[in-house]
Amino acid sequence: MGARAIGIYSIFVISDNGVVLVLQRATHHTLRALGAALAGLELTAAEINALANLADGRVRSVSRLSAETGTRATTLTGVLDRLERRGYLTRRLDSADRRSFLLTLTEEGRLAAARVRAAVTDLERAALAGLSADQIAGYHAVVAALQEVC
Amino acid sequence: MGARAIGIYSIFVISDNGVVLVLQRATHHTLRALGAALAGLELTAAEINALANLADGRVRSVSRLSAETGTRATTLTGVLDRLERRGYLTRRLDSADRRSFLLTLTEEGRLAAARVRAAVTDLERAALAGLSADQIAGYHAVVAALQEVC
DNA sequence: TATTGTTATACTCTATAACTATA
DNA sequence: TATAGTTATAGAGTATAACAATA
Repeated sequence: MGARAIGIYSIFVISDNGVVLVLQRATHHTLRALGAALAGLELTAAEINALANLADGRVRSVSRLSAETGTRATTLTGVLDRLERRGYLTRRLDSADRRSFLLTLTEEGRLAAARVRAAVTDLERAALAGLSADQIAGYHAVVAALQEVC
Repeated sequence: MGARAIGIYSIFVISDNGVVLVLQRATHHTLRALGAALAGLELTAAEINALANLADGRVRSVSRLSAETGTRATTLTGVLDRLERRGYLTRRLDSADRRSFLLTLTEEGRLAAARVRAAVTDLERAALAGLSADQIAGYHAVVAALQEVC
């Protein structure tokens, strides 16, 4: 946020660095940090993202996970293939809608997901330590607003 | 942010959905929205990100752009190759440090970058319309904090 | 007819390491 | 010795379109 003098005019700009550009940058950095923190698990960014969302233990369809992660279903197919091959999750037909698969973490998958979750919350705790609840609420409001117009 | 009752205990969680997970999701969505808005230019996400940062017209080194976009230098090489082949930018040796290249947009590159910038600010304007300066400041504080610990 | 999820294809992104040239 | 940037390689992410099964 800021006002900048240009000649005799003063124009108001949304942000000196835009909310979108810093979003991309922060995403790149956090993905790399999480990958490093979880180096022992040999997970890619998309796998970490999927596991972090699955970590709550709730059973979901692929399309649901797709919406939560922001990853396309075509991409998720490959990600889920790898997680399934690794024994981290199972796909079983949803008897209520037999076009759909229900994703369930295995015991081993729950352990891995818990470690992912821990790494994520560690990072969040460290980052947000000095910030106020209002600032964090503002963050969520902006991100939600970006989501809505996309 | 929220408190959740688990049995007789009430635990405080940093966020119901974590700042990191929503960051990933929002990034996926904005990248897709920008790609669609700029469909005529046939640009990939990394190319859009690079052009959006170069749009201010400042001359930069590859490492500088790498820091700004959050993209690795090895990835940027390919991105810059394509932008250069397209006639959007030039690489020339920095006479002050002859290991380094200075990236400069061509006239055509400036036009493309301006369109990228416009798409980004359009999206930001639409998203941030109903939000307060404090909320946006909170967003920037959180993103900056994430950056610092990564 | 529309939706869920997979497959196929082609291209881009990413990590890692090795390399050249310069500092 | 360290740094800037490129190259090489292999694997992962992405868009698009086509497809089967189901709704």
